[in-house]
Amino acid sequence: MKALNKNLTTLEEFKEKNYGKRGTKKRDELEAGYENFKIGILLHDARLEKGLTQEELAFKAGTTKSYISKIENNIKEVRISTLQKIVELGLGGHLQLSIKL
Amino acid sequence: MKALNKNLTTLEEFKEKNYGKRGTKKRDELEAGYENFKIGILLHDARLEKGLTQEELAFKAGTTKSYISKIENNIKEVRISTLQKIVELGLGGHLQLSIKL
DNA sequence: ATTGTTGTTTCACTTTAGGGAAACATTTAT
DNA sequence: ATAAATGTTTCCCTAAAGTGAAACAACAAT
Repeated sequence: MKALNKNLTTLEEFKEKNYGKRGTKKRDELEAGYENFKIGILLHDARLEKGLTQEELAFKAGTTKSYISKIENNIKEVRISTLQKIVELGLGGHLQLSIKL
Repeated sequence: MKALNKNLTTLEEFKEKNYGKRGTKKRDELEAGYENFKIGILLHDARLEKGLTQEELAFKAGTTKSYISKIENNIKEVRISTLQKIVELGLGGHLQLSIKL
């Protein structure tokens, strides 16, 4: 019982359809391309710092918890604009990037 | 006449097939997703700072000048690992990214 | 004014991110 | 113990990145 940690009225509705029926097996394959930055950990830490669950973050960023999970576990490569969207909309923060020569 | 600015023996060979025959018209369409970071400018400036042409950068990074051009002009969204690869292999630098909460 | 250099755009094809729904696994309350 | 809550993994589809070759534009050099 009890709602989620925070103030989630709309989330409830959002959630009540996230359990159903099907599937299991191997693993996507993955690789996470090149030198696989630790983007997953970066996002994971930031999320915890804000005290959010994957589902809450997904809701705010307009995506799903399964997708967030994939990013945090480096199963999916992520586009810069996508990560930026998640950080801004979902965490209320902003992504900083620079090239060091 | 004259070679490129720098020391490009192999590049010459690489280049000598970059002009041929065909095509023209509109523009990809673009949009560059969300809040379109100024990744293009970031890369553009870094490239000039290293005194490289798009072709030289492309060669080092293992891609083509047309692709570099698209990134610099924000015509294509770029994946984090891709930008990272270009920065590291092509510019000998490294991409830094962080989340500010 | 012709050629070489650099950069932009188009066409076109392949791979993968983006995205969701559901099943499953695990941890946490009660 | 068992039922929520939270996270992971699978399946699967579509849109867009990734990629190259070629044509084109613009400027610089001779």
